[in-house]
Amino acid sequence: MLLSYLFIFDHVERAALLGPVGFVFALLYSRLSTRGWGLTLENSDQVGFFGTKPVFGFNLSPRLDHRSDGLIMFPVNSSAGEEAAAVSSPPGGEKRVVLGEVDFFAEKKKPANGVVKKESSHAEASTFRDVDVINTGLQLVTANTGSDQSTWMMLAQLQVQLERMNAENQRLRGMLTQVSNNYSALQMHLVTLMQQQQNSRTDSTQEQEVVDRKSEENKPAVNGGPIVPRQFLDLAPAAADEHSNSLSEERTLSGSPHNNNMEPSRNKRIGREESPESEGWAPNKTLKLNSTKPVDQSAEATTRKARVSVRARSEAPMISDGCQWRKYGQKMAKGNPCPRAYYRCTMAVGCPVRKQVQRCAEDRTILITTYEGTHNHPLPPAAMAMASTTSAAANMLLSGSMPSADGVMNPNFLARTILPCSSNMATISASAPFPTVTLDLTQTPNPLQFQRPPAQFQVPFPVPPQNFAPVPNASVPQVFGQALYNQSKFSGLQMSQESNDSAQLQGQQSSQHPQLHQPQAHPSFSDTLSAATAAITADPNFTAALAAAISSIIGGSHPNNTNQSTPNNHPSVNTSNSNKTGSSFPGN
DNA sequence: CGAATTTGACCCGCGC
DNA sequence: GCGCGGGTCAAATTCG
Repeated sequence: MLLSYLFIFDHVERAALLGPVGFVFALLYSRLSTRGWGLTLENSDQVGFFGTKPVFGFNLSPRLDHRSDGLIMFPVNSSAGEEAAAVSSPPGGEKRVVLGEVDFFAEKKKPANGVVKKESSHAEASTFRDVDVINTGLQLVTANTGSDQSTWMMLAQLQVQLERMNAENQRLRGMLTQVSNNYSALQMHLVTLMQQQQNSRTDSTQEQEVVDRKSEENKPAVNGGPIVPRQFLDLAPAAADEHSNSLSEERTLSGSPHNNNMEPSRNKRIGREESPESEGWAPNKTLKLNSTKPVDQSAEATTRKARVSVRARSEAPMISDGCQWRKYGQKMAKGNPCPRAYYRCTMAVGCPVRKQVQRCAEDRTILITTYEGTHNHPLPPAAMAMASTTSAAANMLLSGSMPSADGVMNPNFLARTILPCSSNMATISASAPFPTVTLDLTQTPNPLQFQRPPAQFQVPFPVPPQNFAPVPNASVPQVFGQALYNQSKFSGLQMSQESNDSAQLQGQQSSQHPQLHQPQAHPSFSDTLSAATAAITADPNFTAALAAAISSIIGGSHPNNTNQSTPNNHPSVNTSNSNKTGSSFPGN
């Protein structure tokens, strides 16, 4: 018991040095103090770091603190946020969590430096608590050395909590290990691909000006594409699918004279003249049509035509992923009353990337977006995350199939790689015409998985945006790994990088989530965070909340980012799809 | 008026 | 060979 106390006290003392976890401990004391040391079961759950709610705050980001004693210090803050909010705002409001999270780190770290400063109107109470936290902890050690029965009960409960925390720490450590392993695997894979690319470059440098299509097809499918476009693919260097998938397409992009090489395939389209658009990419059939090559190669080309499908709940006609798309077709797919819309990336002439958008027949709130190809142009930060994620997913699908003798990769491996903590959210469709990775944002993750997405929203907070953005100085592996890790990171990226649009964002958020509107010290992040976190806390189905957050963030911060085909870029919480997309909107 | 969308036609692969 | 379904094209239409 005494050891436990010392342990706790140690944490309280180290709170200032060890960061959020320490503050959580301190907060535990704060709660104990304010509630007269009575610990009910409910309180325990709230105080506990890893209950269903508090785990929102847990962060698996690189901000993990590795302690010398082996414990992993997660920057937990949600319970703390709850606590802080409970103090400063009336109970029952959903916003309490949001503000709590915001204010907690902003304020709790200050006492760590010995300075307690408050800037809000309700600062006084919180300030008092900040001080009280420490004092309470001190009193705990000194005043409870007696044999008071209630104290012993409390001690027992505390110990139970500590044990629970330890167990959770172990679990989280395991998760971290898994993430690290996945990251290492990805890094190795990236290195391998880069080496292959380099080799192919050296092989084909001489011939790059004149691309012989046949020789191209005879090369391994992972051979390198044009160098220049590849440079723009920074986040998708390992997108092996595009090496094969849009190989010819990319090559045409690097030089129009190459177009002739793929025309034979197009010539099969009798009576069709080459359109300007066709310069950028050839139909899917191109690879198959040139199948004078051996069967195995043809099969390989087909096999390598990976797609990444993203399922997300959204009432918006199309998920805003930061790219510009032009609709070029719409078809009624069999078995689905909702039409399937075909889009082509228009951010650069000849970008081979296409996507299909279709509503799920079973659940029309689910929007299925299938991506194919790799962008051959620089991507805005908003598009970077999604592009990298899909590319990485496709790459993992393809690379995962490579070492396998039977050509069948382990779905679990992929799932765990893409979503290290949620193996049930990434699936592979083996029956599809093309290998397809499905990133399912519609499934309700298990309680543990609940931890991650909100952590995404917290990431940008304590970290200056310029540091958070993975672009500037981040190495490719880092970005790559992070893209995989952050399956839905685009929302977080948005928050960190689109702060310039905070005003507009704030307006939108407040109008969409009026209940969230509170005075905040950090409008841009806070609003975004508020919307996201409140959505999460308000909606038991996290994925719906995630979709709302994504729509809110991306759509709101990209007024000019047009998915012109879908003018309704409003957040998904906006239930009005009454614009003209009603007729074209897949599913309407 | 230019750009984006719509929509019917066309092409292709595949199964029967 | 024929029909079906998926995918794409491009003229017509709509929109800003």
